[in-house]
Amino acid sequence: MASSGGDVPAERAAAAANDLVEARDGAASLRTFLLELDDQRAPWAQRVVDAVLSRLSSAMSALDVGGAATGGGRSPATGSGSGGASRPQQSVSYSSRNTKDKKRSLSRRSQRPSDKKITTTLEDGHVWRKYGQKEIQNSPYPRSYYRCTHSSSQGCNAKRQVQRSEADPSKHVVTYYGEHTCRDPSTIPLVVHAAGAAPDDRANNLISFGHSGASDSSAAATGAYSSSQYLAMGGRSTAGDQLSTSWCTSDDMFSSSAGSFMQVDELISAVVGSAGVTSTATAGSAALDRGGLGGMAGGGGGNASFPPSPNGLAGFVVGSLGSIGGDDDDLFSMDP
DNA sequence: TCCATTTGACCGGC
DNA sequence: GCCGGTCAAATGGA
Repeated sequence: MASSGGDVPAERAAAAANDLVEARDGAASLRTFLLELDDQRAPWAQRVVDAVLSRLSSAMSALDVGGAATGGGRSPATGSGSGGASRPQQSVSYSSRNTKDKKRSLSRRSQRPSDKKITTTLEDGHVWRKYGQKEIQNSPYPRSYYRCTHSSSQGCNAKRQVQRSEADPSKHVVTYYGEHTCRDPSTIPLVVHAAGAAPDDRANNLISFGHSGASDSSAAATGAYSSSQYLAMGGRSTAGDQLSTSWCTSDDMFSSSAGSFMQVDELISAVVGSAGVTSTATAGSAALDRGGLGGMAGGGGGNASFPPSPNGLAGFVVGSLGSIGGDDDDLFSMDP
């Protein structure tokens, strides 16, 4: 719309918009790639890419790029106002849910997966809520359906389907739909394993920060880490304090180059270039194997109490992890 | 009491 | 008509 005013020809505006769409798709692909890496640093890189995606979506939204809506690239919560309350999606009428008039999403199978990965763990840095499970025709294993925990509170429409791999039952096929539009730190229960680190005092460090009690408990439930192993960020040391403080102090975690973020392509090349280390496989799989894969958010209780995202850079905040290592063992060097 | 999971039923696409 | 995706009441745990 509003032909971007000024002298930008509609033609070029359209091209730019198209570029944005492609950039977003590329970032999404990159994210998929990172998810498949099974590398301890992949979650962080993934977060960075998520932030890129978020930025792109925001830009697309600001420019009224139609593609922004495809993956739910922006916050529907702002759309209709009541998006968050109790019934997140479903644009169709719910007039008489009482009887047999239940309505369902109009476009169920038309939704294209944005990601697909085979993984040993269901931990992907987001907090999911299971909303269904279904026996699938050709598979001996049921398929579980998850949506982002913040689907209702923030209108985040990210979903995923999890099904145990037939070929290797110890692994799961995770298919993602939509993108996370939520920006809450609690959706970033990043757990960085220092598995590859030297066997000194850092060896057992599990750095976790910025997630809610729900993620906390879920991670604990999956055995991903123990509370005694927290290395709280921002100088706080109690697990409970992490919730709100870590994000406020996260800027401190940036190295000297904190002020200058990478360009997208630099970032992508950095991410790709630095990925490729093995390990990870967060220890959650045992718990996850329980029955219908419902172990993810098994904690229950205690979520929705996180503070609002401090700023729009929530995703980028995790970039501070790049300086955690501090030395040559760095995850990423933000320095050019 | 709150919240997540379970589970049966409903609905729509193919 | 079948099958898969989703809803929502019931249930259980913290």
